[in-house]
Amino acid sequence: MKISAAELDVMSVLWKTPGLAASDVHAALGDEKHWTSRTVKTLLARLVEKGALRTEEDGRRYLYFPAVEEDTYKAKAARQFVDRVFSGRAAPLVAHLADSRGLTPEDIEELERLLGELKK
Amino acid sequence: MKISAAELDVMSVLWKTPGLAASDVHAALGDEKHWTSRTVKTLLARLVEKGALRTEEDGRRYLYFPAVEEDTYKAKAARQFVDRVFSGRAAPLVAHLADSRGLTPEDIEELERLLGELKK
DNA sequence: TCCGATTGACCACGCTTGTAGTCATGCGTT
DNA sequence: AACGCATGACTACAAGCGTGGTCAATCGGA
Repeated sequence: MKISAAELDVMSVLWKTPGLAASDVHAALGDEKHWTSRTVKTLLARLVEKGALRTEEDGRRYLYFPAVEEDTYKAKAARQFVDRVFSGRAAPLVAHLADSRGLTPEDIEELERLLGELKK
Repeated sequence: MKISAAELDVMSVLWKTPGLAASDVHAALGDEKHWTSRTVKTLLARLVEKGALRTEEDGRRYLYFPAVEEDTYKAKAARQFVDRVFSGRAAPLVAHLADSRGLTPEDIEELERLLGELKK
C-alpha cells in the first residue's frame, strides 16, 4: 500500500483521532495546510479506495477510521526507504542524520537507550 | 532537487563509477533492472535536466558525472523522510527498523559506535 | 414547507514517473 | 562510397499525485 505525502498528512490526523468526519479532518489540517475541503475529501476517498482507511456511516456522512496500523505502516515505510536509498543499511542513515544535524542530543540519548534494549 | 526511485538507481551507478556513457550505465544496471537502453537514456536525460548529473562530450557520445554529492543528497533525503513520516524524530525511525528486523546485530554494533562518537 | 448549507459522487487538469518507441545523424567496416 | 549499428533528440502514454470544481441529494433551521 502506497501512501503519498499529502495522503500521509491525512492519515496522521486519523491515527491521532480515529473516527472523524471529512469536515473534522479538514479542520484539523486547516492550520498547516491550506487545502479546500474538496481536496481533503479527494484524499480521503483515495485512501479508502486503497484500503488505508475504512468508513462507517453516520447519518448523511462518513466517519473515517484507519485500516492500517500507524506502527505497521511506518515500519514498512522506514524499511522501504532504507532499502531504496541506503541499500538496506540503517547505520549510514543515522550517520547522515547526525551530519545534517537531524539528531538532537535528546535523540542521541534516546537512541542509546533503545540500542541498550535491543541488545538484550 | 527531487530524484525518483528509478532515477536513484541510475545515480547509484554513477556515484560508484563516475564518467560512464549511457550504454555503460545500461550495462551496469542490466542485472537488476530489465530496462531497455531507451529507458536508461530517458532517466539520464531527466537527471541532467534536473541538474543532478552533468555531461562531458566524448566524441559522438556523452559521459555522465554526478553533479550532486552522494552524501549530500542522501543526508537531505534522510532528513526529508524523517520529517515527513516521523515528524522529524529519528529515534522512532530506528525503533521501527528494529521492530521490523531491519537492524542486524552488526547494525546495532555500528550504531553504538556511531553514537559514541556523536557524544564527543 | 421551502431554502440554504453540508456532504458525497463524479469529473478535471497539469505535473511527475516509469517505461519505451521513432528518427536522424554520424562512425566504423566492407 | 555505402550500409548498418550506436547514439542522442524528440515524442508518447498511462498511472499516480496535488489540487480543486460541479452537481445532486439531503438535513436542519426559518
